[in-house]
Amino acid sequence: MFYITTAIDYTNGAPHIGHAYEKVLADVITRYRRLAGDDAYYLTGVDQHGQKVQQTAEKEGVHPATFAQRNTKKFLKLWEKLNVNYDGWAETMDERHKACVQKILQKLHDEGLLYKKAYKGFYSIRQEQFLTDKERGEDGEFGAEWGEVTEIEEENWYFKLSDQVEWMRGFVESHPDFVIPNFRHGEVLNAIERAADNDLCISRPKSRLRWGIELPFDQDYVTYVWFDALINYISFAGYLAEEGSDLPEFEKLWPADIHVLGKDILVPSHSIYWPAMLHAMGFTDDQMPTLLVHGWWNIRGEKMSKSIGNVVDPDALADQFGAETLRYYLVRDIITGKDSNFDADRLVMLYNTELANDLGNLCNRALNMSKRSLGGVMEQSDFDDEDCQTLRQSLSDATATYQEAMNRYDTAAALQALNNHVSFCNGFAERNKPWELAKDEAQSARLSAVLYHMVESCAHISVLLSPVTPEACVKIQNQLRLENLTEIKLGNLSWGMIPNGHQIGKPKPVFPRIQIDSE
RNA sequence: CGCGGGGUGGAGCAGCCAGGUAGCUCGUCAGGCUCAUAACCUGAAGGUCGUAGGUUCAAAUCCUACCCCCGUAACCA
Repeated sequence: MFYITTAIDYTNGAPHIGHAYEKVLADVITRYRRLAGDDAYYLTGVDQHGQKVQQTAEKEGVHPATFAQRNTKKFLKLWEKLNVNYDGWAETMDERHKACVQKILQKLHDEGLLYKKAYKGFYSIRQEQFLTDKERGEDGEFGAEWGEVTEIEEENWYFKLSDQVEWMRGFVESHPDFVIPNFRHGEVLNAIERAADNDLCISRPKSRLRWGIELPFDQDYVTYVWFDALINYISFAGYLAEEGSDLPEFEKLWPADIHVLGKDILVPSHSIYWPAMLHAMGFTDDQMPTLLVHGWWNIRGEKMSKSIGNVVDPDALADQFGAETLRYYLVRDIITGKDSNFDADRLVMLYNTELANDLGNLCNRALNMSKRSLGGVMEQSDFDDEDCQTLRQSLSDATATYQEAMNRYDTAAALQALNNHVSFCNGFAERNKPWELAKDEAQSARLSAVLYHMVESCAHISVLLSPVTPEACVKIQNQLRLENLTEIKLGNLSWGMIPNGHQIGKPKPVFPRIQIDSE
């Protein structure tokens, strides 16, 4: 079973384009794995606890649960709109999750891996954290970004992270594929050294934070983010689940084939704390997940942020250009792992050229000519020549490149490979001029072959592209009257999907051009 | 400061890990075609691959130094 998760989104606001990217990327990967013949399970969800949710809820005069649920709905609505097809939905308020977290905490406590300690220091209320001298500015004072800073002393619970450091170092050094892409690897190794000194504070006193999961062995505290949010990856996979819960069977899912997450939460949380937690719980090296770390969508070279006011709303974009246009753009115009600039003009450009002009037009012209000159009856004619052979080679090359790229999550390269073949087909049409062949009775065998090659290519592309634009691909398959392609696996995709004598349907543009208003 | 990412024809990017004639998309210019969504095809112009050294028969790619841009406080993938 291919088990894939995303980071869970914090329910303190509305989703933005980065949230959408991560979920669409994971959705595309999931659909691809199924196409490749794997069973797949896709878990995503929301992180609902914590100080910010509590504060904002108080400000609005509602219960934190009410507030969190309200924002949760925004995410749910967006995933539905974008056709993000998850199998499991993780909400940290869920009682099953709470029970799992508490069992884990109790177990670690019983084994002596947690301890309580008093700490005196300067605390930033806004940041929910104690500050060290590193946070002091050049003048020795804490900057305005920390808000109100007060010196307090309080007791908290700690996880013996330092016990795990040696194992961590060995694990990461011996597992270069733990983090994808590999250029992040050194960053993780550095971070381990930096993390070596301090244990991990995992609690907050209820006097400061009530909105969380209570420590089972100390009712005065709730657990803080790490032992709550991160655990969703296993709690919702059925780890330590009660009899009769409708969660999956943990043994079938774990370890996660990939956790999809943004570069900002790689260190320390996902690459240090999470494996350390798992190892402390008794998970072995073989039971560690792999991290797929994606980059950010910037806006004109600047980081997207609410204060600059350049936040891109995926909901509005989907309404304006269509959900599948947005899906295509999000996995096409960024190299998985790197940053990219979000640009609505490029979104329109890529859609218009690659989907409308190239693929859409290819389908349309191929079907139209077949309808017009062959009555829509596709024949596997005896005619063959070098150009036809080259087309078949082009398709098989494109398919191989596509698979190789998708297997390493490089969606941009995979889509480029498909587009290469589409361009080849358009050139093939220009060279063979089926519209002229149709005028000459003596060329009928060649005409059938030329059109068959073009239409068969459309059929293959409709399968290969389906993880990205599933609905449009079904439309193509419907026009081809090849509804069985919807269920096909990659292993069964071979030349000749169109049976001899097959009657195709009526062509209709699947990717209508987006008209840009000239200003 | 430290840490991380990046500097490749007008724009946006790939190539760098495993050195061997500089590649893709858009844009521009010139042709062609008319089956098709004013779509398609062909050709051309345009780059000292941030700078300076080094290693090598050979460097965008490896090494060293330096310059520049972005992130590294909040919202936040």
